[in-house]
Amino acid sequence: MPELNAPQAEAAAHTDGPLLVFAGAGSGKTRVITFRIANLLSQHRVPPYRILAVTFTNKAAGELKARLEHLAGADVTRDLWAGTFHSVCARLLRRYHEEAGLGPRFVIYDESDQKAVISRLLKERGLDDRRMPPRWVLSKIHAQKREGHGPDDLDAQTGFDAEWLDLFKGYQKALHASNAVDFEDLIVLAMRVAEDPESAAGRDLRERFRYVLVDEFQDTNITQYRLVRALSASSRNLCVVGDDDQSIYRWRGADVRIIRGFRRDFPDAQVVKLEQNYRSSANIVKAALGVIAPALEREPKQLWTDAALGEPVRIRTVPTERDEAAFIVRTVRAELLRGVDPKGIAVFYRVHAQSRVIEEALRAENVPYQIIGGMRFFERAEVKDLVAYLRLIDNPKSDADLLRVINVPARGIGDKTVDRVLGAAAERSLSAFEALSALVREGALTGAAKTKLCGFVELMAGLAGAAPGLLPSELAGHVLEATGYRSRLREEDSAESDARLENLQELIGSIREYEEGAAARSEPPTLSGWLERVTLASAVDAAKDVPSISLMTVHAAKGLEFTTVILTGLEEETFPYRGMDSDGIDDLEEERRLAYVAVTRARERLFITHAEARTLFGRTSYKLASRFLRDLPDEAVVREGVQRTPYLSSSPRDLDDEYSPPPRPRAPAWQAAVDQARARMGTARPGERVIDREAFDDLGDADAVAIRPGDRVRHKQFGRGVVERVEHDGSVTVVARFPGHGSKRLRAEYLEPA
DNA sequence: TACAAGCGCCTTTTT
DNA sequence: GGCGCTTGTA
Repeated sequence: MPELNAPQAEAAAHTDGPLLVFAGAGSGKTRVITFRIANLLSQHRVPPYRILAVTFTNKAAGELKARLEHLAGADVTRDLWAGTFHSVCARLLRRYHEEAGLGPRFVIYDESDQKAVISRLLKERGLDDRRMPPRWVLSKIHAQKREGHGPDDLDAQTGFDAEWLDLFKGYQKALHASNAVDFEDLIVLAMRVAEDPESAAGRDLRERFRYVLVDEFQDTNITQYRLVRALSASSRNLCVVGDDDQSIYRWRGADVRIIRGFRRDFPDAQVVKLEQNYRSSANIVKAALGVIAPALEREPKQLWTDAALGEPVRIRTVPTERDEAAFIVRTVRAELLRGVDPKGIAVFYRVHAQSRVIEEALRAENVPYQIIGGMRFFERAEVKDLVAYLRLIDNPKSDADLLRVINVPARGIGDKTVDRVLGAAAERSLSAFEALSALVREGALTGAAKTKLCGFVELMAGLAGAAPGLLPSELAGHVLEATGYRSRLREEDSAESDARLENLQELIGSIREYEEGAAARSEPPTLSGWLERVTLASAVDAAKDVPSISLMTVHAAKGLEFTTVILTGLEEETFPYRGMDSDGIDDLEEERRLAYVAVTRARERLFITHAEARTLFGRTSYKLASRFLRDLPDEAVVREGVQRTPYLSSSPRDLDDEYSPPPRPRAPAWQAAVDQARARMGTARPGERVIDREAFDDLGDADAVAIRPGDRVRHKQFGRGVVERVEHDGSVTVVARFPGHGSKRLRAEYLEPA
């Protein structure tokens, strides 16, 4: 490992009292943290279990440990506390669950579980979920919880909607009854225990760590800050590292003012600034400085480099997002050709929705890629079903999980029966499963409902009985057998059911991976342990170590670096993004910092694209260049123009269309294109795809020749497929096979040629 | 009960 | 443009 420079060494070696490190982008922050911990361990003989390092992703924690292993040895780093706020809190709460009012095997509800809880509450109260959208209710709840407020604190205050407040109360009650917590609870509950002046647990927590380090401190929220202050209360050895220019999580409660105000809270804090960038070429650093310079409020600091100029930043203007995708493919190809490791190449976008077109282009050209984030795997129905069974075995009180699986696979327990169970649960203040068991025990049921529910209770009892003797992965397999889930899918025997079985197999594989990892750490593998890891995994944590380029949002790119970065969609409204309610200056400031983060990820080459027209969320609009492009200094960039007239690309035929329009005249033609596009959109009925439908109808009129076995088609839901059979009986019915969905009988008008 | 179609919804960023 | 819920049908 290379030597540290003077400020880095100072930050690493400083041991006693509060320490604030302003770490500019690419200034070797990770090295500083690593050295600091190594120093504490070896020079100051601090036991590893008395050091807490809060990182931004679990992957970062893993890498930190891996590096320390080289410096200090494996047995030392094993006991180090390193992880994200959420995973550290989960771990602490497993120990102090009683003080936090939780059972030992509490589960963590993710966003969809939370939404299900709210939806149920709305239904119970007879509230309209359009007037009270669960998303909105939840975001308000979370905002309050991040400030450290519970529903009871808000009671006295006016200004809170009574219905919402009642939902907040109901939500907390429901989570508690389910022995479940959400992401905010993890922080807040740990914070409350740690701040409690009376309890032994509180004292214990405040004494537990002699050194606390927090990375990416600019993205800390109030409760997280209170937590680390409490945890370092007795030692006062709190070291925070961050960069206010890279604060990009305001929307999730992070408050830049915390890092900016740290010196006020800790007047004796030592402050170190790391300002030399070791990561990027001088041109990239210049570009980054150009982007961040107009920011209104900054901690004074000057990022500099003595690296060579390197290649200029290339700004490419393209007509549409498809041309952008084509440019990305060409650029990636060229980079690979010049020998860049695919792992060193990344494509960034502001919102996930931009990835689809890029993916299609890469796939068509056989360029291997992986998408970071999106988390699609764990959102699949069959995966969620199995996870729900496992969570229910682990924690039978979890109503959200019970409701998910009580009739999956279908076992004749209908909505009415479920409502009765829920009613009984509400009446007796029990969880749904407890109420269900009670009803069965008391013989309060009759007829079909009785046998079905008894069967379900017995099934779950059997699974719970088997659980202790099995590894989590074995239990998962057993669940699939005992519930009939697997045999049901086998019987179905379609391409779709095969795909589901494969997904379930992959899930079991992921549990095995966890078990192996646990064995390597000589920990016992537990169901709770795996479930927790799955729920708290970050987008980056899920990245595979494979030779492929990476696609991700700029948020996901935080803390990473790449040889070559292609930053896309630099248009007003796209980046800076403008949502429905964002118009405040604070939002714009955060977008600017986000752009700064994006630019500073690149080591050697940075390409920036800007499309003149973009179709996003099914809507085409014409775009002005992003204001951030204007802020890039001319001497560090080259701007490359557009060759083609923008056109409205709404037909798949455009993909292989060799159409090349005449060179672009100036304003009038541009205006004509805009008008034409608007007129076209204006006359189309909602959801109607003018060009495709006409093309297909024409074929339909020609009848028999229109569509034949072997033709490639596209269906709204099933995607691309191949026609197997065509039936003409008044209307045209097509049997087509869709990879992942099997053979489907569909009416021809719902297919498009592909 | 299962499947297909229709409809309305949303569309930032994430632990 | 896609998803999930609801509706309609066999």
